[in-house]
Amino acid sequence: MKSLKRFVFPKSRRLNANRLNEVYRNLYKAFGPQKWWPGESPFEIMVGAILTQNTSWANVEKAIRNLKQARKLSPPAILKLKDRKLAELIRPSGYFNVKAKRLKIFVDFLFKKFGGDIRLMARVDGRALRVELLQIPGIGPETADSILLYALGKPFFVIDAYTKRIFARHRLSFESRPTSPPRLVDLPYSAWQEIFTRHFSPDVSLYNDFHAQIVRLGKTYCKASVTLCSACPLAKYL
DNA sequence: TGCCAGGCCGGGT
DNA sequence: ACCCGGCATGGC
Repeated sequence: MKSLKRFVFPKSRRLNANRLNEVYRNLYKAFGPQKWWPGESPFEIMVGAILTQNTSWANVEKAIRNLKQARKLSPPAILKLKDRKLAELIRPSGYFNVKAKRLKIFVDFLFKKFGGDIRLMARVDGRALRVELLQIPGIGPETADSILLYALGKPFFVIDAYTKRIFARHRLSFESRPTSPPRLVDLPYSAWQEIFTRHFSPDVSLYNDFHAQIVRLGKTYCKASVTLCSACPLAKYL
């Protein structure tokens, strides 16, 4: 998040449980329930989580459509596919060579660990599973948490570019006390995540919809190059 | 036309 | 511990 570094907090507003609840209520009231993740099965969600790395969802949809049409959207099918062929199918999602490898490595993990059975994977303790996911090349914190939350229903809050940008632009920070000179806010993933977990008890439904609302807001009102304030449900915080 | 999108990795300081 | 270039398509 290079762009974030331009946003310095002169005086940040302390985020607490009340403020976070307030933000969520504003988003929910504006957009209604988001019904995430947009995918029909846990495995499709996992694939989507990898394919959407730094990529617009519209492009990922094309790639997933290709996989479905080729009857390749399953762990065994991807396991058998050549990297070359898989890359071809997911071409629209961008970085297709990298992502083809990542998908294969992830599916290898599924078979080695769970015989390719997602239901077995879902039984594992979330924290232990997160550690294992993060050891897989190509799975970083956001992808891991997306898989845990949206595919497996485990309470891990997902932080993404929109989350950082939206909260930074609205000067909703979580510095414990103001610093002088003001700090840059490109804090590590874990620090951003901590704020949500510190103020909310683990709640899969809330974590699910809150992150979805953030993305919804980001796509409409908080793109990297432009912030639209008219009709933005969080405009009052600016 | 150029910038951006629901990151992550590896090499360099 | 940070910082950066690379990875690549499709939409506006």
